[in-house]
Amino acid sequence: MWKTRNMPTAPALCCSPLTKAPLSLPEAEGLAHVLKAVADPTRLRLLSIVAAHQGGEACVCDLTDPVALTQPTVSHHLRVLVDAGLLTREQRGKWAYYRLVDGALRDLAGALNG
Amino acid sequence: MWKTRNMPTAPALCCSPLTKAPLSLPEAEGLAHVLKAVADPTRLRLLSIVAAHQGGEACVCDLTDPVALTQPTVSHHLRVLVDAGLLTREQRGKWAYYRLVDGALRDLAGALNG
DNA sequence: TCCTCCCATCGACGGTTGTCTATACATACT
DNA sequence: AGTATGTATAGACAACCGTCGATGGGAGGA
Repeated sequence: MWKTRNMPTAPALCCSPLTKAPLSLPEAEGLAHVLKAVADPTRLRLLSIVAAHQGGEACVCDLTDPVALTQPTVSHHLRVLVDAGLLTREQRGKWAYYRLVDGALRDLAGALNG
Repeated sequence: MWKTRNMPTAPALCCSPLTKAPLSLPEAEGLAHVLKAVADPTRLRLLSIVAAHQGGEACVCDLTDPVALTQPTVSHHLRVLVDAGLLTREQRGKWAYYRLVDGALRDLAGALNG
């Protein structure tokens, strides 16, 4: 499971055919929560920048410039992504390094196309 | 704003590795637009209900009861899904039949996990 | 110790969204 | 023509969201 500081609120995401049987309300809410995190242009760009960045990780200072937003705004978006279980945060010295959670995007995609 | 019905505003969705190279702003906006349509519990349930319904299609009157919302609200959500290119709408007599766009969810999933 | 740098949180603001009621439109049936 | 039924649209409202500036807090370096 995920073992970052705060337990991500992301649900299991598993085993939802979506196209085979109607989703229950809790299932739909859980899936929508993760999708909401990704359904924003800035957060999509942050995900791709972090993934493509050297070493597969990036600190906030690496991200503010590419997305042309203020540091608090970037921090806010990163927090949303961490809460959704898509990113992990690791503090090293003064810097906070963000990294893609392995398989998270694959699981999300799998929940969509069944 | 966004165009009228039957003219999906959904972009190509194609060829975005997402994890390999940073997304451009227009790419991210296009993808986010489709994801926003799916990032809602009610719309997720509507998608799954339509897909699982007999014949792969359903009219509005089939949908209001399962999601426990008023008819205008359901109509609104269906319009969002049609605009995103995920559903098609076909009028037959008094009824409007909604159906999943073939491959739309698969393409969306593909845009996520690269 | 003091200062600088990196980052998170707070409070506020305008814009968007999900839902409702009321209404208009269109198609069938009598 | 008139009526009933299935949908879409309009308008309104509360809640949420993305963004900012200001502030606080921790980690290093002089």
